[in-house]
Amino acid sequence: MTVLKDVSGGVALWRRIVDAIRLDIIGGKLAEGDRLPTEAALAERFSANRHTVRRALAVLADEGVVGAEQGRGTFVRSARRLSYPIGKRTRFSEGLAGQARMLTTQHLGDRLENANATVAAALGIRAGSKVVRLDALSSADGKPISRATTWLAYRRFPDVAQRVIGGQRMTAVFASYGINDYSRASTRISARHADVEETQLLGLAPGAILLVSEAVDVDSDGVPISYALSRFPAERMELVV
Amino acid sequence: MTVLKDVSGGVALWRRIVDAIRLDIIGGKLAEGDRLPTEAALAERFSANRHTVRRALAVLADEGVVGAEQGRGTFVRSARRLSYPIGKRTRFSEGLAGQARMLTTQHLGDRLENANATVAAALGIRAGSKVVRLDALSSADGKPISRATTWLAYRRFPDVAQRVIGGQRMTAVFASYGINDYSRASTRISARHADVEETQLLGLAPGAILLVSEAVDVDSDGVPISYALSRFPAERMELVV
DNA sequence: TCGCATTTGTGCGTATGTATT
DNA sequence: AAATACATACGCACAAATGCG
Repeated sequence: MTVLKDVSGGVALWRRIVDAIRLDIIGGKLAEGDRLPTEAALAERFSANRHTVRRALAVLADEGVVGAEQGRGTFVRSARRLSYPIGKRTRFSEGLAGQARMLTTQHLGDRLENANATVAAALGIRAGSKVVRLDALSSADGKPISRATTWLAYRRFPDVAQRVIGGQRMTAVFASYGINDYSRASTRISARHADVEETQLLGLAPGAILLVSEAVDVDSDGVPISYALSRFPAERMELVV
Repeated sequence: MTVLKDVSGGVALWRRIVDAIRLDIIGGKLAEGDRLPTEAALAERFSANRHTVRRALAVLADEGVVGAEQGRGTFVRSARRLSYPIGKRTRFSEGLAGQARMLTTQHLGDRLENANATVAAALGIRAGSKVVRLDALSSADGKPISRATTWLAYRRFPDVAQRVIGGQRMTAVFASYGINDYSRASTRISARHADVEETQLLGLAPGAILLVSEAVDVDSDGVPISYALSRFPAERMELVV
């Protein structure tokens, strides 16, 4: 069992306890329905006061991860994380089908931009070229699971925004441009803390961790067609290669 | 440019500023050698006091990411992150070769365990079966980049610990058991905060983020041979599929 | 060499948040 | 519930180093 020492490094003890308990849950040490150790025991384990443990449990209870019952104890409510598959032929909605009852993608906005160095390199175009930027938020059963920004070359996909707003999936949008097949050329995965905007949009607690994936899709000739920067809440999603 | 609001969610403002600036650097907004905005400008941008910004910069300076020069400004010292490739034929040392001058792997310990549910499922054996557990720490140019725990079935690899201590790479160890080829069956990627032990071993600041990879390697017959749980500091590594 | 603006370095007082007892 | 200790964050002021005309 993990024990936290009194190394305060800018992260409050109650938050480190939140993270530690969440880790026990998603790591399988505590299964759905299990009873957590008593507050006194947790206080002992984390060398913290019971007040501090209670504050941590309150946060988890607020998220619906655990629930306290007077006189009985605190129980694990939901331990599930969604698995997002990554591979040559990754399709967002297909990959998650079966893991959630309802999958929705909300269009947040679109605009014309000049490609910065990163986007230009990914799409194989000149820096400063016109690109269409699409912003979207995806949810599974009402819970946000991904905040994605996608860039496409304006030259090849001038009115992609209209077609996306029409409610079509990217697969269908690409098909409408005559691209009947495409595949994943590369995926870079990193992790960082969520910023304020992401925290709000994804419905996370401040300090939450995001899995960040930068993906380049190419058409059947190997020409890059899109560069997508997706941010997944690490507490709700994992990526499977 | 990102702006942080005064939402203290258990994570100190100076630490959120550390993350934000580090993100600007590894995200390419600030290149090696660039001068950062003045402390006053950063304070304005983050709606923070200059002292608070200075504390954040002190952390980054301590890590060698930036360096301050009195009267001149604060400059980006090193912006490099290592890329760890993941694929069918992933080999740890090969993948990182060329990105660092010196790669070392230190054996931290080994012991006989009874497989828990996760390990047993990954290796395709019965829960409770004997497994050998190996713990290792890898560094690139003196900086720790990975903390890995590997489990192997005792039945098939009874004295694997001795062979590993002998300083051999896993590829060579497998070869000594007659396995001349193996490949990656699956990789699960998640992210979380480092615990205290990981923080110390990897030389991180408290609250640092880890990329966690769970990988199963199989022999040429598709039989699982090892289950590895690797933890990479997100600030120094990214994974590339 | 001088003066001056800019930028980092340092000190101190105060208010609030965190954690324990 | 209250008292205590410590970390966090702010505000103001001034010192020290740099670069420029």
